[in-house]
Amino acid sequence: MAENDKLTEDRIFEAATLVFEEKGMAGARMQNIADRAGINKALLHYYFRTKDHLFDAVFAKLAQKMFMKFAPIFEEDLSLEDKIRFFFREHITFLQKNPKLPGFILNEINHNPQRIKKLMKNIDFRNIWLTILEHHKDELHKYNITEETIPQIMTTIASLSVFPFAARGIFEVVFNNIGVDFDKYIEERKVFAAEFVIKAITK
Amino acid sequence: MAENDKLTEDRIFEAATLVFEEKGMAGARMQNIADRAGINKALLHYYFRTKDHLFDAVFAKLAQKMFMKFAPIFEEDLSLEDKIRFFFREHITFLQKNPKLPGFILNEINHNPQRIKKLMKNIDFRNIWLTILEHHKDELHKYNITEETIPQIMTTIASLSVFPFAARGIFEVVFNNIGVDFDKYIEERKVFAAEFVIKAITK
DNA sequence: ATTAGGTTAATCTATTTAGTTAAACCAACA
DNA sequence: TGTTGGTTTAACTAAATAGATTAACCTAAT
Repeated sequence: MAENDKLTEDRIFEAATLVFEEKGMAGARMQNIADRAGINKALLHYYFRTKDHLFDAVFAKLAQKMFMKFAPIFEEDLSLEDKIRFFFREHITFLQKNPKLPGFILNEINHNPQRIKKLMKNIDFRNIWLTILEHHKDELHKYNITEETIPQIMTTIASLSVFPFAARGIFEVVFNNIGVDFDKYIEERKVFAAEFVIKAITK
Repeated sequence: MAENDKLTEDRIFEAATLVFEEKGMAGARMQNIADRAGINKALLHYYFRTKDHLFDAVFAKLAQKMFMKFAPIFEEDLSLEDKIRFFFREHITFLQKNPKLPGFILNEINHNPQRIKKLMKNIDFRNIWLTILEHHKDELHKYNITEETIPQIMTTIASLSVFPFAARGIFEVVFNNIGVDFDKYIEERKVFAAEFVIKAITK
């Protein structure tokens, strides 16, 4: 039954996602994944032969999910400022729904750097930001942006969006101490980060 | 021999630091730590009874090392702008010497949140930033800073300094693609991040 | 010279874990 | 009705690993 197949495979996949996100590759247990999927270990290995197979599948999907969220910004037909606003709004909203993604991906990349190299080998980043430059060349003179600062600005934008989720465990301890709610902080960050960046790059 | 003792214990500690930073608690092996320390497993357990003991010791020390680097900024007698410059210069320089620290700490906190809660239970963050506010109250009207935006600004500063190291594995793939050198990028970031933040908070 | 304590070597135990196997079960279906 | 294939059960293997043990070794202090 192809449909039944898909159901079980998906349930395994979802269970594996939860466990891997929570414990990481090294800390995850196949038995734990089987339990969460409501099946037994034998069936788990029937669908995904090895732990590595399963992990690779989960990691590839989640990494794509994460990085694909950076893509739409290159397609939208907006002013540079609105693109920045658009990005923070969309990306942080996405991370609100997938709060464990950043920590998981960073962790696994730090423990196994070539996994990400394989996944990103295809992408031509040089071409991507040449496209952006071209697309916004008319308005660029309005901003404090040079070719040299572009990597700084791009990574700054990524940092502001992703880091609070990766460091959530620390932030929450501090916030708890000074009476700040993490969820509210995140909600406010969508606008704060955008305006912060725009202010910083405006001449 | 108390001195000899210290030597061996330190060698174990350094080896454990390397292995834990690289593999994480779950992925680390006692045999590996013993090998790197140039001793055998028996002696390893002679000094630190269990893996947990050893890990707790290493984690506590590294976490303190990390967070203590945030402290001096509250003591220096500088203008707010110079404090921001001072912080990025000092903190990023520190991370250049300990590049794996952020990834390690974030990873372990995400896998075991209450470890950090125990460690930071003592610190009174509310009092700390009340002190800052008091200390700079005369110049604060020059900036776009309200009580409400302080958490946003503080976490922004932390993000800009720490995230590039936590996400180094990803950054390097992208940089490699567009001909940017990570070390040079980091060196430039000390000044870029400071001026970026100052520009953003200036009215 | 004797002793105490750091150190090694080698072996052993107990546990956890990934992965396998084989027989039986059961629902759909042709 | 009989076959197919997803599924379970339960037992198993093989390897990895944390930790303990014991006897012997070596060196510095008493």
